[in-house]
Amino acid sequence: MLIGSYLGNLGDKRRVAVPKKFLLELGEKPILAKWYEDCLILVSSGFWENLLARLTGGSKIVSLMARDIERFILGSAFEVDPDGQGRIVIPEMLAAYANFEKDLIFVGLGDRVEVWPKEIWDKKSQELAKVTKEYIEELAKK
Amino acid sequence: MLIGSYLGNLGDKRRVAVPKKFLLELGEKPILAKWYEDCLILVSSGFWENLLARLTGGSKIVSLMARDIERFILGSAFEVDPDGQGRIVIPEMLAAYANFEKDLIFVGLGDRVEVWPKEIWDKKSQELAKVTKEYIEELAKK
DNA sequence: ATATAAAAATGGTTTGTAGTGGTAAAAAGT
DNA sequence: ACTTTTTACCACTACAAACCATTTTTATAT
Repeated sequence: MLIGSYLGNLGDKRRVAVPKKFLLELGEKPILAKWYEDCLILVSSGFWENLLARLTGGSKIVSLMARDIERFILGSAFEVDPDGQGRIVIPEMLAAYANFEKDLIFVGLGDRVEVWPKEIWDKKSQELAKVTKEYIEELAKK
Repeated sequence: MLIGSYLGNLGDKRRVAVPKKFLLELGEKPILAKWYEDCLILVSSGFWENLLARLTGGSKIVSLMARDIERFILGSAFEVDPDGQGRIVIPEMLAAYANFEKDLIFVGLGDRVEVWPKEIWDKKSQELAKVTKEYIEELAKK
């Protein structure tokens, strides 16, 4: 199970070490792709196939929507290949999409790993904490 | 599997290098044709008939629409022949149809490759994130 | 607590190859 | 037959991926 969050930093050549904890579960040829809120996801090839099967399953190419979904998902997906030290190279296109600078964070979410720029993740998790706190306080009143 | 996107640029004689990642899978004599949304499509010769079958959805001669689709796609198909360096020449009619200038992008979509002018693709891919969001979030849950 | 060993992160160098430009030969058209 | 366009081939460049070597951390045992 992919859980926990770990820091990572992008070196000179958009190269970053995948946390060892994740590396094993992601298998030999993980897939790195665009995801929502401008982050990236990193999944095992198995999970990827599964996602694709459902994606292309019933849909035909005849509708614009079906074509656009395939364009978004498949067009942004890259097979990455960790080197001997467990590092991967982030394709330029994806690094630009997700605004990667230097400090990244890998967030395990069960079946997938999200990759965020650290500053953006920090802001987001603060918001999450705040929203969650308010919610709990609401609950406590009752 | 044909995934990811890669840049390419049209040289002096409408000549462009097909990304190496795609070249192998496309085989010896790929087919280049007009496609939806004013882009071009590049597929292996083996997959070509398969593609047409999916397009017309089996109802071949029956509907006017199916016939028109065949006329549009089939009527524009060219067999291209990558040179020793993996470059193909874009026929003038297709280059004009898809508004090719200099910067292109090859988008891998599993079994086929779409070719777009880069500027147009950039605009489109920004829209794609919004349009496909809800749909894919549903898929990801299961 | 300290030392040693093992594992992991980091940095750099080299080699292979993808991409580009150009030239010569062949084909097509005038 | 001559010009023009197309195709095939050759040579160079530059980037990127694989490899190697060093430093830093973690764990274990004395």
